[in-house]
Amino acid sequence: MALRVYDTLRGEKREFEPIEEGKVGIYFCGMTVQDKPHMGHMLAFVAGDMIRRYLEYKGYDVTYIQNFTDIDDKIIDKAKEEGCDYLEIAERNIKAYFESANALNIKDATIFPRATEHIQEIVDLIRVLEEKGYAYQAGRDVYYRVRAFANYGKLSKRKIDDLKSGARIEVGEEKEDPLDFALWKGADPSDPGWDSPWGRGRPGWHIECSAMSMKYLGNTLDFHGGGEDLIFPHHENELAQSEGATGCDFVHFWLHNGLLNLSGEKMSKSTGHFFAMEDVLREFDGDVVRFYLLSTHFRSQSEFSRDRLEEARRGFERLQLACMSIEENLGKIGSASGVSAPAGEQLKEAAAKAKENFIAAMDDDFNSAGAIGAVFELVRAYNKLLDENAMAIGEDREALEEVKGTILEFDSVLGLFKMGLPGKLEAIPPEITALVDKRQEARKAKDFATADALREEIERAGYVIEDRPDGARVRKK
RNA sequence: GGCGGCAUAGCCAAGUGGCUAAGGCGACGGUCUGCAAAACCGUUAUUCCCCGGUUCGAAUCCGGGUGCCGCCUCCA
Repeated sequence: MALRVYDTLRGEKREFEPIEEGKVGIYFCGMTVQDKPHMGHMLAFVAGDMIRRYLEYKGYDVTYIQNFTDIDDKIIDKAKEEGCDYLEIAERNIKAYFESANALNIKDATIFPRATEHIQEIVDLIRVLEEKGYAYQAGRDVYYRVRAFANYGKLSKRKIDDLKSGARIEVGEEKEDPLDFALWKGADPSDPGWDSPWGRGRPGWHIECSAMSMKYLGNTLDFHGGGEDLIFPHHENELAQSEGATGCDFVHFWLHNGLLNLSGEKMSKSTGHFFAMEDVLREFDGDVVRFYLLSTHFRSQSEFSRDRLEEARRGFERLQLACMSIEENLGKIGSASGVSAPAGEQLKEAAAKAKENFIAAMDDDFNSAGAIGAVFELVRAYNKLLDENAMAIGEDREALEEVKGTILEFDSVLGLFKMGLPGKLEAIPPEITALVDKRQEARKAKDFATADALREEIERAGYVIEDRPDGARVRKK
């Protein structure tokens, strides 16, 4: 089966062909670290991570680049407000990014380049643009001459003349044309800056991504991703810079994730909405959040709310319980090899079918939502066969290993189980175990009133009891 | 105003020309259980916003309408 991917530039899906056999280069726009990450940021990075993992699953050697833009107006303003160095602001937010990324089981990029560590590459790129007539110095700044680039607007499907109304010239700017954007901004002596052929200054937004992506991935990238909101102006400008400088196609496939809305309202920190990643992670486990984010196609816009996460938590629990059941059965078999029964064969068939559906979904523009559907189909098949043939399934090592292996394979792409397949029950505190034991005694004595009262107490403490033929089992709710 | 997207069950959400319209959450009925929980079975879209058209055949393609949303130089 061939992987088909939608490309924002061409506006259609087409078969993916790597530029270089067996290898894939992805540049995913990271954060401008002026603030801590929120759910919207993490949706983008989880999507990028899932895409990267699937390409690796397909056997490609993937180079995944995700930048940090660690210098911009807002960062400088914040530093002034707090009376600290701009890098302190950047470092703090980069740290917060990694905390969230870690909770969401996002694999580290191959390289995390930072704008301020690539000033030389940025300057070199601007000089090339200058030589080719795409850039000009005006006062202390250097601008990109938008009208010089014939294809300007091709990514965002904008006509250059329609843009005029939105364009503006800030006080102190000496642009030739309001559409032109800054490649280099002259800096006051008190602001952070670097020496350059145009005087002391700092890079404009956009240029760092062109410089860093091409440094690490070459003139043409297989994939370039980011939020839909970056299409214009950020990616349009990157494209103009890169293609202007090299004359090559910049990107084969532009990937843009849909934006996450907050119950119809604009996200906002000031209104205290539940949106900052650290707030979300205080209430929900990272794996649940990841499951939620992957259960909608990454290109869809969607409304985010606490209810959606609650729903995801229950759905994810179904998956976890099935995994635990598989592990439990495998554990019981021990080293003895089980006998394969017809039910076991059916289970193996279900695993194969689920794998087929999983790959078909992922091959269709990285449809993780469809792929998760395939995972649940396997869960149901397993539960059903186990329900009907507990003995046969519970002792069929080969079939169980097959299901487990299939789920682990799925998870190499979905990344839901950071610690491996959920198997062991969480440690139960002794005070809870004591209550469970008391309840068992009451049940033995047929004192169900006491037993039920104890169960309620245990549930209030956040634990669920499942009475099984071989005894009571407790798990954390 | 310009550009783009979406409209599938109570809710979330796959499916973009042809098997019974995935899957999850919820609800109801049943099996199991002392009762629960978990799990399983059944019911919950004879139909995919509306109206036309193309086609042997459309949720899927085309035209029109309605509604919602996003972007338009802070933005993942």
